[in-house]
Amino acid sequence: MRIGEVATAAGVSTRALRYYEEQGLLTSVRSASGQRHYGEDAVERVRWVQALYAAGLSSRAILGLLPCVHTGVATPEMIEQLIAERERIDAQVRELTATRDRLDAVIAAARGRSRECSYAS
Amino acid sequence: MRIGEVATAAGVSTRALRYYEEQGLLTSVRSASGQRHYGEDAVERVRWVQALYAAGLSSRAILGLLPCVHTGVATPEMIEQLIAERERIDAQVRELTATRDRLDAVIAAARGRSRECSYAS
DNA sequence: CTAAGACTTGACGTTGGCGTCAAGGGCAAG
DNA sequence: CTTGCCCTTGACGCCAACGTCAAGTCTTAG
Repeated sequence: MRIGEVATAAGVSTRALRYYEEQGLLTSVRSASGQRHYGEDAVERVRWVQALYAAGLSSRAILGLLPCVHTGVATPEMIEQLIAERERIDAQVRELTATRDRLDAVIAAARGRSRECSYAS
Repeated sequence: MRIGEVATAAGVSTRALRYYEEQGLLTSVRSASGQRHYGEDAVERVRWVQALYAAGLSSRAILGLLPCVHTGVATPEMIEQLIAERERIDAQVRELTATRDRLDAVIAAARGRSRECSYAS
């Protein structure tokens, strides 16, 4: 697969893929003319990168985690790191859930008010 | 309350509070010498701002939502906006939860591998 | 009174994950 | 051959939420 194909399949820009390679998150084999070629697993890898970015991890953090995510092989420190990031994400989920629930309360209250208004008028 | 007190109580920097004021998210009363003074509700307001920032909203979006969050009064369009943001946050929660679960699977797999290793040695 | 801390405005610096030209090279179809 | 699309490197732009001086003012405890 060439870069455009991977980009389309993963739903990102080619610029992003080159950036990932620059950060060491993605590797490619070059043809004689210098064009990048990727294996099938590249798409899944990119999806992992996107998911971890969305979870607030930096390139460096992802760089440390991707090998064991992809190969399943991990040193004890890598497992520690995995668990730490998992905990951060879990904390984030709890925070966002709480915020969502508070928003729900606000929405309910606002609706109540607007109903009062329509009764009053 | 003066700015430092609010900052400490809300767990943010004074710089952040001045920035919020600049963005219209927070108001203060000035003393004769120009110093800012805040009411008690400022702390809660700042906490709302922090929560909404953490949920990925921009200053502009927060600016549009804070009035009805704080006063409980909302036009139908504001309620629409509240619901839209609530949905975005909910989607985010679902994504992060999925990522967390995938990470759990990776951790479990890696632990299995390391147990195999310790058995082998 | 005075020293130390808290406050003011102003303005530039930072960071990351790309977007976006710019200027050129490669390759299958007609 | 050439047209048109995909690819390359390089480099600057961007945006938001502050951090971080700088240089001066206010306030308050002793």
